Amino acid sequence: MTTRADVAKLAGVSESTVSYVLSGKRSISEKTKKRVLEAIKTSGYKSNYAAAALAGGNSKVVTMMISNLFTTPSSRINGALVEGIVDGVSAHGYHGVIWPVSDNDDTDVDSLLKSNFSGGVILMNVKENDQRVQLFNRENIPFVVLGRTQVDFAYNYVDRDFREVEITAISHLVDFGHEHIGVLVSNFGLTSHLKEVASKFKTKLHLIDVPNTPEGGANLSSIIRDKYPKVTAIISFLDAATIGFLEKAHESGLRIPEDLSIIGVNILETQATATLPPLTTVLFDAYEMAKSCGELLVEVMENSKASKPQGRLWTGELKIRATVAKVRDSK
Amino acid sequence: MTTRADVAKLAGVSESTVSYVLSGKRSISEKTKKRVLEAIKTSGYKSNYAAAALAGGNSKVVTMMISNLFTTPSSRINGALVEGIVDGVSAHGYHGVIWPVSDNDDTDVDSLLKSNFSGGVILMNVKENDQRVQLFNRENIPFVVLGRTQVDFAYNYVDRDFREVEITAISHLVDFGHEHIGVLVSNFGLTSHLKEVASKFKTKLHLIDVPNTPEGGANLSSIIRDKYPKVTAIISFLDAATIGFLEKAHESGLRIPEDLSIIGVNILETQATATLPPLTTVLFDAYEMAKSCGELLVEVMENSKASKPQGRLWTGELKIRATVAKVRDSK
DNA sequence: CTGTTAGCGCTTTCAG
DNA sequence: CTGAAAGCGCTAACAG
Repeated sequence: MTTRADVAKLAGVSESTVSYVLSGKRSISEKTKKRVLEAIKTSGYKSNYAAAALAGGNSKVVTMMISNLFTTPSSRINGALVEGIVDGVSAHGYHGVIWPVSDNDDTDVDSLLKSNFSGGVILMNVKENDQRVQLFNRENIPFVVLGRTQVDFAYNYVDRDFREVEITAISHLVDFGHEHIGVLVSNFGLTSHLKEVASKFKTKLHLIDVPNTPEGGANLSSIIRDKYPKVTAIISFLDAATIGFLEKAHESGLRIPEDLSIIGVNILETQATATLPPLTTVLFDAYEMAKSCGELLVEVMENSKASKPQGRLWTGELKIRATVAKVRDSK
Repeated sequence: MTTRADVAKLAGVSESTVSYVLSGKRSISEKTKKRVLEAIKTSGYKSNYAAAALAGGNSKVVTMMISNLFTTPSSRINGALVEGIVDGVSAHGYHGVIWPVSDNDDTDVDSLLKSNFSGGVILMNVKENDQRVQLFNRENIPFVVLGRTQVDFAYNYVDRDFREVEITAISHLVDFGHEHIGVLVSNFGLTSHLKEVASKFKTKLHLIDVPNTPEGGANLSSIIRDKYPKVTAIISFLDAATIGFLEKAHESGLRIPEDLSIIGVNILETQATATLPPLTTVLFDAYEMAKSCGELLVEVMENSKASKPQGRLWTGELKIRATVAKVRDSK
């Protein structure tokens, strides 16, 4: 194994110079830098992660804990989130890895804690009263939650600003005369503000609970017909179900958006433009949001002392694709 | 931060004794062991992963690289595999993490290599001519491939013994008089031996290519009716598609197994017993297979020298659930 | 702009 | 059965 010392000898500089070339933490003349870089290449030197972590007193590894990674049909959104986090932290020299957790067992979390392996954690898909939140907090491990469970979440988090997002979507629908709007969700944890928003716009909101799967969406039009006949527009928080719904819509003779308008508020743009018709959305840039989440975690890790918990909320602008239709006069 | 030294002082022993209590690498009197363990608990000591890795000269982290983790509908099988690997390696004191790879970018693989972070790698969902295989081999990084791409794979691997599995399935079907058997696959990389098996049993095999999704399976019965009218039995390598198929089967008036017999050969038992009717399978214990894969990697890591590449093949016995029907006499 | 050096916390050999 | 001590390869403070 080649070490920093070998490289130093080869380049004819001191060991610390090699380190500083690699870290960029002090200025180096172009000449020596070039020589060092060359020596690194010819020697095939690879830095030793463990030594760096030990000497630096910090673990530059960020672990992502994703609940239900394999038990729910994985949405593309998870992919965008992971990619964003990885990019967000690796820009600061950190590595992002996924720490596998089985759903019915806490030993995974334990072993993470006990190993002192990870310098920080990002919790994804947290449920209400998720024990891990308390645990990491108590153990004083830097962590950020991506997607909070309560509006007044008291720890570091990054999430969409659901309230703003809904106002954007609803105000657009209200402008077009919709009075009964269905809201597609798969759990009701974060819907506390909906009433307030609804009354502000003098609209009736109907919470519709379907699983976020293509099949869940495929059943939707009959559910609406049977149970929510007054609904003329949908705001959807579900990506897979929305796509499944749109695919089946014309089969069941439902025209989008003439018969039913739909706005996706939690769907990637690549997904929204791939549907037929393309979906009107409130922009959801999961990648950027996750990247910011990664950066927040790095900040937290680097000022591990003090600094109050902060929340970062992400909204997005309206992207009109299929025109949202006015409610028919016949109504 | 409490260190081993603190614990040693508290317990009134030397630092090395603490280490040996933890590692179990030499015998310790019950008395001191108890005292040390107690001191560990009261001091809240947590071992420092980086220091251990540096001093020990090895990284006890195993990274799993799973292609398309988020772009294919995640099958439960991946979950079982990951769980198996984690358990397999953690029994030997290793940590298993998932290293996220974006499908269109090699920088992830690079950064893994350059960081010297991982002591060993498990490659999953490898494609034919996967570049990573060559790369890890050249860089001399211990790795095992879970699911090979060729029958004569020249590196360490763990996989199902497809040939044996198929013989089990086919011989059962042949016993019941089936002469045209459809084989459900989503890629044709490993089908080279099928011809041989088919001729051995004087059976005609029809490769049927459907995506491994519930929707893919839902379309299957019409595909068979239209394109493969002679087929009276199916051997399926696809889990999600098979489940989708069975769900739709009776809707389309197809009786299982009377009209079409089906044997799942790549489906978890929990999935197979949840279908209606329960699926006849050739047992596929993904968890145990993956566990063995993790153990193989640990072996490779610990004798990093020499030792020729080895392959471990897993077969399974027939589990008859729905009786496989005899071909109708009318044929 | 560059070199020297003291550790980081642990593993493991050597010596009892 | 237990202790002492030499590093593992790197970071970062200190000294030019």
